[in-house]
Amino acid sequence: MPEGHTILRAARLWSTIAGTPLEISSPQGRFELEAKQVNGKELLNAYAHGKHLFLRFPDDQIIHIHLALYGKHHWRPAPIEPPRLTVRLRAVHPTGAIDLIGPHVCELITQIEADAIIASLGPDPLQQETLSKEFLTSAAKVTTPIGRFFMEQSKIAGIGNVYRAEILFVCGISPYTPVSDISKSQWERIWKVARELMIPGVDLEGPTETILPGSPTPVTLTKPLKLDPGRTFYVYQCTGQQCLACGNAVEEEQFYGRTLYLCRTCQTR
DNA sequence: GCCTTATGTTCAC
DNA sequence: TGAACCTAAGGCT
Repeated sequence: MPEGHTILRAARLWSTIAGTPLEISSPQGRFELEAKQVNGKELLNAYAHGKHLFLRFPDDQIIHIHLALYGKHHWRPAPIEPPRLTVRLRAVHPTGAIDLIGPHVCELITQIEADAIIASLGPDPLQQETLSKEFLTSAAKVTTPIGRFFMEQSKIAGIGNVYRAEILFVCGISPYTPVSDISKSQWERIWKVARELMIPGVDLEGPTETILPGSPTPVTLTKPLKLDPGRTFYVYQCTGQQCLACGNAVEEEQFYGRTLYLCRTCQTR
């Protein structure tokens, strides 16, 4: 589940139990030391940047969480049941508990360290309305394919394999296009589309979807979209299905170790 | 029930 | 480039 939208949703979940002392433990044991350090303290605030989540406690203690591929949060309303074996961190509040499952990172850090992590990340489309001049200037010198660039968190923070596929499709851009070939107006469109696709994702309750009421229209679309009711993505995991803009088959391929989904007709350089 | 797969990242070779 | 990390769901038997 976890691209930037999922992490921002998690930050909002944690925010709902801020301001009250929390009973924090590590039932599975892996993060026992970290849990002990903040047990009984109140969460001051929770915030995200890209796929990184930060929980701020008093005394310059910040829990830094990265979910990677398997990590999840679960809200367990009161009365809470005993945690499952895989719960690595549980925070109990009078109204319920947050269970953290299988995160790649759950570590105690300082504010300075948290700031350094954020400084190492690129802009987050969920939190920044427009790209800076500095970003565009430096992007103009990068020859990396855009499909690769999108996955580098130090370049853009929060986009993963789902949103990469969907954004590039909606913008009609081939993943192989060198970043330096992307014009300023194309970047503006990319950023706008990224926000239009990702912001609604923050509030989804079920699995990620990108085809929602108000979703952006693919640039290559010539006729109205004919929507198959079960279709929740434009191209992500739609291999063999019809491209919603041109009708040709969506394809998949391996690209730097990840599966890329695209319509070769609509996504040109 | 067993096997594969996944919206991610780091590290070893 | 591939393995390891580590979890749950879905597809297959």
